[in-house]
Amino acid sequence: MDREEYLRKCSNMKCQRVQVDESYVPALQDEVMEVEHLLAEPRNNLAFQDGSLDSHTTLNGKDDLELEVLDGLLDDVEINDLEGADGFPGACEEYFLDFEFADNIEEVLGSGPFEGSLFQNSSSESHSSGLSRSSIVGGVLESTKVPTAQSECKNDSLDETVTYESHGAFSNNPSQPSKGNCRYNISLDVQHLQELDNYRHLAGSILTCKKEKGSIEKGQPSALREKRFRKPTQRYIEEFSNASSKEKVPPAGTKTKHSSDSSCNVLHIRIKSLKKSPSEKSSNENSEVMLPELQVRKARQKKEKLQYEYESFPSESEDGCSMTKKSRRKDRRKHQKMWTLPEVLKLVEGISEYGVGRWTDIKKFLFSSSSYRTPIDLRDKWRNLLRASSVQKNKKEAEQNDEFALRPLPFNVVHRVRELAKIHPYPRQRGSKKLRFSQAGSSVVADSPPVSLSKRNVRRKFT
DNA sequence: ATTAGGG
DNA sequence: CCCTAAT
Repeated sequence: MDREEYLRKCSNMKCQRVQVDESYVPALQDEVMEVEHLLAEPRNNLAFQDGSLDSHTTLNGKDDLELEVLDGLLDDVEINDLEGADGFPGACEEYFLDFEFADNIEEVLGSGPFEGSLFQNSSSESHSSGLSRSSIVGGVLESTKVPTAQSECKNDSLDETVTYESHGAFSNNPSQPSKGNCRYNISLDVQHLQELDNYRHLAGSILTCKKEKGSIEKGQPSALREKRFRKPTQRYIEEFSNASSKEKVPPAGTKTKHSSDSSCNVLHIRIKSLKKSPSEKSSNENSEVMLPELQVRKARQKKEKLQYEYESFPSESEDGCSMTKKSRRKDRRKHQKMWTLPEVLKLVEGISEYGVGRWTDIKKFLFSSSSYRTPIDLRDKWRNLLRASSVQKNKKEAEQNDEFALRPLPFNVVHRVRELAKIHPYPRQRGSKKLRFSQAGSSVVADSPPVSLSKRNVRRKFT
């Protein structure tokens, strides 16, 4: 009975693996290309980066252009760092993943071969020996679906670049039923990229376990069914996926109930560093960049307008650099790019040309060069502009002064904005709705309540 | 996939 | 900037 089942499952496994291998090839090519690209000019890049970085740190706040260029470079590196790790001999230690938790697993698996524990990992898990092995097993199981063949440990040509050592964690795999220690030697060659990838997947799977027990506040999509009620939050996913690897983390073990141990934490950190360490400097860099801006932002949101003036001096440059788009999105939040005056001008112009609401078009035509600034950003900016302009109008009426010096927005710009605002009142001109409720009798002035009616119709196409 | 709207 | 709902 058991035997039959077991055999059947084994055969299934085989099938899966074959399939997997097939589908894996094309996926790999991508990576290969990346790696190749990186191998093509590894030192060069690094050297440059190092040098410029250092010099930059001394210069500190210098100017935006430089920052951005550097940023782009860094991003580039960040993207590839995992594959291109060969350039960092010193980082070897970081790449050493020791699965400290594995001891437990070894025990469990040791006593009962996978027919017991691997396939029915729900049985004795209630004991949760420090670490719920079920989660790990689940993870591994999952990863078999993915381009994975953990049995790769017979890997022969050993470049001693990196060695993964695992005690049993990897061994609970059909083709490698024997537990015990298994040493994986991985060179970061293209040839061996596959292995690396495997580990990344594994890492991912295991990582999920950490998260599940570790940070309850945020969830993991895969674990939704279990005890996740709140959605993971885009941001978290993004961040996490960045930290661990480019790929999405394969769905975690579905059986995972609850695990509480610290070894997973360790693993998490390690893996994180695996991703980050090569570009360590970049993080420094980033923090440097983002701090001031955030501070400013937090200090005074109204000051946002003021920023135009600051930025508009050195500005005009950020349009030109297209740099790395790949990972742009991820850290967009980090250093929020303040809108520069030229940008605003462009935006206004674009709006007047393509109309309000055609954010995608505007982005495509006028902001195609700036990788940040999503259409949504444009819209938001426009919204803000409208608000700003209207506020200014009020201000003018009321006091017409510079009191808080928050009028960095050139008049002509304001003018244009207002003009456009007449045609397309974007965010319901403050008032109408709210006024109805609050009946604000104070200073709030409904700029043009009637205009908002024609809102949707106006959207003119071309001028 | 894009947009509107709210936070 | 981020997220969600609606389209």
